[in-house]
Amino acid sequence: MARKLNPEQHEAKKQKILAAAHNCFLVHGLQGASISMICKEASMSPGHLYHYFASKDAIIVAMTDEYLKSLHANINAHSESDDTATVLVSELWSMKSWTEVEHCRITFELFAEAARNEKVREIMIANTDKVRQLLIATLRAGQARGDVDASFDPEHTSTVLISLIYAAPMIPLIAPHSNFETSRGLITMMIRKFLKPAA
Amino acid sequence: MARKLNPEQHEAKKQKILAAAHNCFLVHGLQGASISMICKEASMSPGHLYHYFASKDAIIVAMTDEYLKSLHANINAHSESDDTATVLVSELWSMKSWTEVEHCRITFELFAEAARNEKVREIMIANTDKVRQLLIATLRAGQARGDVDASFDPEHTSTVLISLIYAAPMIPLIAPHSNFETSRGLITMMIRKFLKPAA
Amino acid sequence: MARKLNPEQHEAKKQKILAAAHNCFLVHGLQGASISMICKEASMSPGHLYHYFASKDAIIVAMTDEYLKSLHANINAHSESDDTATVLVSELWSMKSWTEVEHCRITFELFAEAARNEKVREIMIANTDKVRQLLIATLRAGQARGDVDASFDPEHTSTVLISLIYAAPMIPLIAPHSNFETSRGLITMMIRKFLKPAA
Amino acid sequence: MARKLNPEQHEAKKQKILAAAHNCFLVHGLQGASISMICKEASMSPGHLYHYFASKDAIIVAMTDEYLKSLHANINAHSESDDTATVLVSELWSMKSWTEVEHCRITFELFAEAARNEKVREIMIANTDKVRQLLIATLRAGQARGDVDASFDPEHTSTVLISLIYAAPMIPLIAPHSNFETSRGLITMMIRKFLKPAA
DNA sequence: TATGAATGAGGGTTCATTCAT
DNA sequence: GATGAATGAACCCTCATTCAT
Repeated sequence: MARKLNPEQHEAKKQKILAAAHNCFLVHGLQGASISMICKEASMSPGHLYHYFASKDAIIVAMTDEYLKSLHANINAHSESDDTATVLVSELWSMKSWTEVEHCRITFELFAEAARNEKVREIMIANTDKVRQLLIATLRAGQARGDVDASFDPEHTSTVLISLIYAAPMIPLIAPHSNFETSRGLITMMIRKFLKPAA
Repeated sequence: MARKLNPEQHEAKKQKILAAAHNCFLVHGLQGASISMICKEASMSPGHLYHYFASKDAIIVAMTDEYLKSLHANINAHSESDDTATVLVSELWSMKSWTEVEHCRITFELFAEAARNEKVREIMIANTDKVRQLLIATLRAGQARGDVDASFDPEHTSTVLISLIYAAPMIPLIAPHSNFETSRGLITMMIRKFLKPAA
Repeated sequence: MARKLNPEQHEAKKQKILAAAHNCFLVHGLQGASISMICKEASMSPGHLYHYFASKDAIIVAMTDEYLKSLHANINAHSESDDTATVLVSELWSMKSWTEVEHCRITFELFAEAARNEKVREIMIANTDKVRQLLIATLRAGQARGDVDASFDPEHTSTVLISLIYAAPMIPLIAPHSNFETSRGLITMMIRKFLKPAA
Repeated sequence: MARKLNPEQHEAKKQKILAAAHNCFLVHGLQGASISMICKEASMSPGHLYHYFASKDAIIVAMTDEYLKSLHANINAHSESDDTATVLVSELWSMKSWTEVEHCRITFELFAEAARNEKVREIMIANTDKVRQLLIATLRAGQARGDVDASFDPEHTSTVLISLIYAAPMIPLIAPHSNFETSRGLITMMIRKFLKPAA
């Protein structure tokens, strides 16, 4: 009697829920957004939603993974031989204004949640790790080429650089009149000057 | 005889509540921490707590202001003639380990909240502004002395530098095995190399 | 297969809540009756009750409308050609004792609430208006027939007469030993003598 | 050590509280008005208020008595030889508009409360009784003079007439555009025609 | 007299989740 | 697969009242 379920359609529904969840979480916070909110946003009944995710926490976890994957897609598209700074700020250079940066504010929710939710933390670590491995490779290549200060430990350097990128969405919140392009230029220049070998 | 109002004791109670709130918010999040939780932490009944603060939101707002003031105390203790990098990382250098950085994670909650709560945003802006004004002054002094790249706009540069500092507590969350001192050293060096006039 | 929405069952639940609410409000007052009380009376959890009504206020408003409709059913069953006094006291003559009048005491709650709650006031006005229109018609017909004093303004007369009917449940409260039938007879006679054209 | 308390000042404070309570109850209802509200209105701390009244219920009871005494003062000022209708509507004729009737709306609260609070009911009965005794005397005198229908039982007639007066504040609530003077004239005429002996 | 600190039960309401259909 | 009825614990907040000063 049990009908064979269509895996593609199943996956599509899950994506719809995760997209709705991202929107709601962005506006109301991870704890402020309710399941019924997400249901409305996804045009779905709560009973049905629980068919796809076992709990709200499972939605948060899945959404975190999904979001970080998409966020890092720009970076991961690069190769090890590319310049570290270019790789790192590639996401930033794909945007045109602070408005486009706004959806990244969900990372504040995620860092706050990561501090107390082990699963979320693990997902952040795992996703960051992929980026870190790429950056470490570009740093090593840069050091080999003499473009990057040879005294830097690639492990630590890559981590600090990543935190710098995650910090960018803070700028319009602490200084609402900051110019987007100027700020982006400064961040990029900061990274470049930092990496350059001492004269 | 009517009992005299004791403003000191009143203020002490408010501080006690704010400290309890900070702890709870840090562990459970701004929305995850409940009033009854804060009451237990502050050894106080809910009715009494509302004698001091009109709402949970008022507690969040007051706690934000209080926390940022204390966080920036190290920075604001400096004078305009001090070196920008030294001023900026002074808070970081007053700590000894990632464990001591942990209470700063509340800033993730605050940035998330600032994105949707106007009062919190205004308080973050106002508190950051004080720091920014000092940094701008140190940058200008540095430029006058020739220590700081003259092409930098002090307004934007100070903002980007502050965001960099706020990002530090992310490091142990995305790379749990990072060494505290190494990371701190890298951040400090990054700022110094960035500010130095091009050769 | 998705379960069909059953509007009848939904409506039945709402009626059950309104009936429970009327009982509770009658005994404890509009503000004295709590949602949890009404839930117990209606054998329903609070979460579920809020599935049917958005707020306690919405329950009060719906209950007011429901109650006034049922209260005026007797009156509205009459036709324009009927005698005004007969129409007006028809509700009263359907009862047998002060005990049966007791459920009308909810009108005291409603008048008190109407004085400060615009929605309740509007509902009372709207429901009274239906009765008033009928009474106005019977008065005009009576004046045409010469049964009713031609000098009376039907608008004002009908309103004063309605207030008189609403006042009846006060009688056992201010004079607990009043005889029900005697009082009812006096009210009816008062109306008849009042309406009769001057000799 | 105990200072002799000044009974006049003590009574003045109680009156101040009762006046504040009347205002609050009128606006927010007996249960909707809080002690702290009344304290603010009376410029008094809760601890002090409880020095004068043992409980909120005691305030309600005392306020009921106070209010009804003042409300009936007009009526009780008359003598037994006065015309019943004139006595009854004397309060109404001391007012100029519906606005002045508004403070009488507290009677709706009181009737609602009387239905469930024995003390309040007793006070309403006792206060009404005084008025009733006077009306009964005027009715008997009228019957003796031949001005009043001899078939009426003065006990019941007086009670019904009093309920009619209490009903007047309902009029602007159920028909907001009613003219005050016209309504008052109709009420007065209704009573006169009712009492007059049949031709 | 007079204050305002302090309580804790209970107010209306929302929530994540389960279940019958 | 899909619905919305149903739960009850927990949410923020207010209340009448008491107590130390």
